[in-house]
Amino acid sequence: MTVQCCAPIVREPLAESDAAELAVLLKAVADPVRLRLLSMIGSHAGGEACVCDLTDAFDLTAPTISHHLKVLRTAGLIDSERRGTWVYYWIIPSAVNRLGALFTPLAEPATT
Amino acid sequence: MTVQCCAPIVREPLAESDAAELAVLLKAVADPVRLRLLSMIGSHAGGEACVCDLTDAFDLTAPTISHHLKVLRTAGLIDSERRGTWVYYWIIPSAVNRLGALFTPLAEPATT
DNA sequence: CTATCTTTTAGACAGTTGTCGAAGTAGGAG
DNA sequence: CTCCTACTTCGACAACTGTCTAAAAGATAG
Repeated sequence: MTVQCCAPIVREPLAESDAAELAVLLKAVADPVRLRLLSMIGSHAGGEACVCDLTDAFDLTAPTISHHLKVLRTAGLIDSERRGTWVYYWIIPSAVNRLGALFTPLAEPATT
Repeated sequence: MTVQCCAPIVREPLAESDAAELAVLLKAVADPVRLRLLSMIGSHAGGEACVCDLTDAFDLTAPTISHHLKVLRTAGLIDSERRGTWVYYWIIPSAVNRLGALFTPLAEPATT
């Protein structure tokens, strides 16, 4: 498991390099459209969604959606594959888990 | 507990309004300097840190650090108080937990 | 009151980002 | 081969962001 790159954010000071790496991931999700895209892809039946399923939910042009998907893909949060006419996208769970690990552990130390 | 504002990101499609609200929070942490600041504050002994403790760790001017702290504070992730000469900052755990709740639940459904 | 130290505000500027329209690429249908 | 549909790339532009310097504001010491 390489999910945990670094200690939870409030456990110990984040190293400069880890912070830089995580910021890339966070910048990718720090946008309402991309958050919704990620959510729509991740929650879609079968674990993957076609671009055609995604575009209609927004008042944005296809190029803009494509741009946002590229940002998410470049960050390593999703991956895609063309199958015939359509392009399908799915989530890369380890990347999402890494973000979760950063922010959740607040609850744990409180019990001690 | 108002920690959980919305279902985990891959559970169901995020509502437009929730996405907008969460993006504000995420934009605030999507910066290497702010990530490190948040981490330094959260992991500091006593649960709070003086600005003077934070500034020296960066190759940045005091106004720049102040700006980043303001961004975090405006987003509701930290709060501050002046005590005599110094200003102290601390983390608002519910805000951080909210981010954790968004991304972690990937692990849970797997056990069922 | 003046001097000094800590932190914030204000203004400026380069660099990045979200969006669009237009054009390009890739499959499938006739 | 030609057309149509699905998606991506390109180039442009307004808006936002991170950083700085200069100056202000708050608190304490002399």
